[in-house]
Amino acid sequence: MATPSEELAEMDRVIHEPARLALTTALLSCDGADFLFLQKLIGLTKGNLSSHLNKLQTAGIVAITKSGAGRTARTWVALTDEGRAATARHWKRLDQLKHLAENGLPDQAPYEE
Amino acid sequence: MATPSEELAEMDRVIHEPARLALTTALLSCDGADFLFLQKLIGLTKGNLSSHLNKLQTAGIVAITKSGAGRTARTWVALTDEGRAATARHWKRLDQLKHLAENGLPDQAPYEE
DNA sequence: AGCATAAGGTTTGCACCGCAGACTTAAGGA
DNA sequence: TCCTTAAGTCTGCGGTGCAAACCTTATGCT
Repeated sequence: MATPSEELAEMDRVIHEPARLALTTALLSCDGADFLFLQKLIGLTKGNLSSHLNKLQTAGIVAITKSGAGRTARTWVALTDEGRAATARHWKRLDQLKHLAENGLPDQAPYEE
Repeated sequence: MATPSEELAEMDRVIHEPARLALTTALLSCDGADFLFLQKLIGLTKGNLSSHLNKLQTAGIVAITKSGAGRTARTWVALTDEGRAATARHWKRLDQLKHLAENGLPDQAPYEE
């Protein structure tokens, strides 16, 4: 049985951060989304969203495609295959952690050597 | 239907942080636990655990009881009623967010005014 | 008794992070 | 041409997590 510490060690903080968890989770249900769509959906400022997307892109979780420029610019965001897998994995870990609580700990407190 | 942004706004970051999520979730399944027990369980340094517990205590999520001193010191940690409720609430929000992805978004990308 | 040792926690210092808001770029209308 | 406005990017700052140094006090040893 995995201990919480093992779950923790494997927890992807890039994905776990609330805004990014919402982003990746939202993208899980579609092929991709527009910058503005995501902004309205998640409720972030443009600056914030941009920085979160950069972080996700750097981590290889999303792919970003730009078209147009100036007033016609459009930024399209989609999960990479890796990102889709990582997001699913993250939810799986969260579920496992939750089940630990539901099913009780293997060796209850207080701690004995 | 709640949008991800509403879920986000309500997401308790004190609880969401991985180490503290593991702590509160572990405590959910028992009446309380020993400092050392939690340390081994979650795999944190003493300093870190102490600081996380302080944050949780300040937020009214856990109650901390100390007995002994020096070498015989023991620190007992338990969720407060509020903390138990808050942790349960947090898991509920995470579930709601996850279901958004499973069931698809209400208005899929791209965004139109 | 006196001193060394070690267990149990706390505090500190630092590097990183998320956020809001200022700034930049460039298309289109008058 | 000049002004407006959409679409992103960049910057500064307050807050956060982490490891490691530090403090406090019981117990073992002589």
